[in-house]
Amino acid sequence: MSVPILGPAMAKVTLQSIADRVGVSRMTVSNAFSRPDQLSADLRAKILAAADELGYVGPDPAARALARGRTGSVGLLINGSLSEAFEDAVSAAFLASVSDELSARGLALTLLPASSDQQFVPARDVAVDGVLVYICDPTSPDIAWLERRNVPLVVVDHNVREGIASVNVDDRGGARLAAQHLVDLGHRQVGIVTLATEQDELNHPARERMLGWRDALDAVGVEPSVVATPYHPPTQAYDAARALLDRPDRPTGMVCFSDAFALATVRAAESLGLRVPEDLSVVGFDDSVLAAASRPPLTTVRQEVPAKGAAAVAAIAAVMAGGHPEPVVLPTGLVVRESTAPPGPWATSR
Amino acid sequence: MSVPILGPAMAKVTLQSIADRVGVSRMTVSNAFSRPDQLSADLRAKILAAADELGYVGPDPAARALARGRTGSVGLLINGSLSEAFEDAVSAAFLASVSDELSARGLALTLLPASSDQQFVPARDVAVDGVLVYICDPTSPDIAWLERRNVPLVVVDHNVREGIASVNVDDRGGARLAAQHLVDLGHRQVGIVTLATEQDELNHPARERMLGWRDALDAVGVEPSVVATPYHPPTQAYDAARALLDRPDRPTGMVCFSDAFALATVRAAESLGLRVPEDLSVVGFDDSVLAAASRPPLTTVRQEVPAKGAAAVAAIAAVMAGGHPEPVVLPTGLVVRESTAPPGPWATSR
DNA sequence: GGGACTCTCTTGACCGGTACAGTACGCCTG
DNA sequence: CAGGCGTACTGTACCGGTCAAGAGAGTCCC
Repeated sequence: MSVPILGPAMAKVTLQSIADRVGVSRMTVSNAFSRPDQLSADLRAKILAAADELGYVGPDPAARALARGRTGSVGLLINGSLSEAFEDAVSAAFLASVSDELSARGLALTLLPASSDQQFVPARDVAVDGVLVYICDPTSPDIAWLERRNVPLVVVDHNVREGIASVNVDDRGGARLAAQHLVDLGHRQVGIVTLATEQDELNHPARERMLGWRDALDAVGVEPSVVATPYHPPTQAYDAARALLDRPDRPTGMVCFSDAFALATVRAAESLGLRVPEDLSVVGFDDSVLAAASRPPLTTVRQEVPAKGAAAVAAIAAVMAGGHPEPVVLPTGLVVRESTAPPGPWATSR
Repeated sequence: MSVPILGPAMAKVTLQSIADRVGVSRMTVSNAFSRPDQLSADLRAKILAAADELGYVGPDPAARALARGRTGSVGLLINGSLSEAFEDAVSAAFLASVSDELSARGLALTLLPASSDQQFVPARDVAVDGVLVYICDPTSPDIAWLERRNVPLVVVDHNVREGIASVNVDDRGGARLAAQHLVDLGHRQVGIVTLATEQDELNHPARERMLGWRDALDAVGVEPSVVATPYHPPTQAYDAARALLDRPDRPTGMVCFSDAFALATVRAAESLGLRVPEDLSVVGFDDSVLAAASRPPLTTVRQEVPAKGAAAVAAIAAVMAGGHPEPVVLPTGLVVRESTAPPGPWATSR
């Protein structure tokens, strides 16, 4: 590549300038870049040489996006602070998987923050070919914008409505496994540390997991003690778990919304002099990197986050291609490690 | 908002259709959406109502991008797998900070993966208003594309060349503090666990930190034992550190490229029956979340990652506005925790 | 009462490409 | 040698907006 003379007032180089220079039509120059099979190799070489000489880099992406009707980028809508999404191990892994899968398909990833003011609404104002909706309150105005825009949409970890493609994990089944595991071990006093959101019914995973836990507990007539805390700050889960454990009728087993919550619960137990799993069994959710690395290693519910990313990308690609993919529900499974055991002999039985 | 009748073959709604409907010029409709001060409130209301009725969502982002010459999105170029960027605590925190800062300025963030094939080169083919270059080999072809495109550019954690805006951390100064800390404690046998890249001289932080460590060690005539391992897989750092420590003349103090490497070093020491800090002092880098939470809490070099993100966004905004911001170098500082102590009495002195 | 000003809205050009339907020409075929 | 076909390139319309300058009607002020 030659280095073009970049004068400060240099006229912009477009297809037309190159066409003029070479003496062909603008369309032929366009083809030289975008559809090489449409012209002879000789002429193409000549055109590319002239383009290089003039300092032309390639078709302008914005113009191409308008003309072609697609941008080459897929949006990811995230409600709330983006930084939370990056800092949480599970969502970070999901983002990682999505970005890798997209780039394998020649697509970039545009992060669409929730709209803050009325002026600029990313979900309405940023050009993308499709959008993955992740960690979102389904009543979010941004989703409404996307729908009105008629943008291909895939919802992850939620079911906004029949007719919108979705990718989910079998939260309920996984939670059921977690609670059943405690039941099978003999626990009859069970605590739950779950996620609190502004409006609980809006959080799909939280609701589903609660249903799953209760599925197993109801079957044996166990009424759990439940605490719910927000994701941030992390100390809240610790405090909530501690309050639950600092009672004479404390649970002998706990199921938790996430591995992070489970770890907070383990710490809370330790602070009360309780040993895990001898005095308290704890089950997490997600099987994130935390779970295997913690001490003790956590029994947890595994979800395949990279598979979720791949499924989400496959689904959005299908919708962008005009299809209507069936809802995807990925399996979950119990991973038994060392944070669970039968209840100690001292446990009061009902 | 009314629900428009979405026939399958519905003609696309544009400014023109609304203009026809209301009986005004297309430009007036454009102004109704983009420059409300340019028309009377009455007419504007009438136009918006008609638009709503027709199911018009707002100006098409791609067309607007072409006409206005800006897209409302800033790119982030990352060499290598995007998933690494998400999974590493420090870079994830940086991304989080960048995305938050951008969204506060009404900008979306587009992740530009390194080009894999010749067909699609994100750095050349995705429309963005500016690009932050992060974790990149400066010889990357993608950077060359960006430069040829004449896109506003800010390089983070590197210095590509005079004339390109950059945001850096005082890696050398921080590393000097780390090594000086060990020297001050009395250590004279020092090991270094640093990052190995394909071509070492291309990794700016690794090179700068090495210079910093040597600054302090050279001053007292200490020749360190150095091992270098790639970032992935994590076990490599562990193995390398273990090899260094499993020798009679093992170091009494170690400085490490990152907190993750420092933790691997601590684990390696433990596996050899060495206590930290009694038998081995370890200093990390970054002061990531790992550092304070680990056992023992790590002495490390603090860098303000959120400030780095904010500085990067401020810089790219300045460049996009036509400015030429001065290179930014953010300070680093030593954080002394519990992984360092004077060398044990048995330590062989040279 | 007339010139300057303001407020509204319109006009025409332009942003930089791509799609699609031609056209021109050489070559094969029967 | 007419007819058919593939290759190589061109012409025109269009993608859906925004910008900058202009035009017409009130309003203000001396």
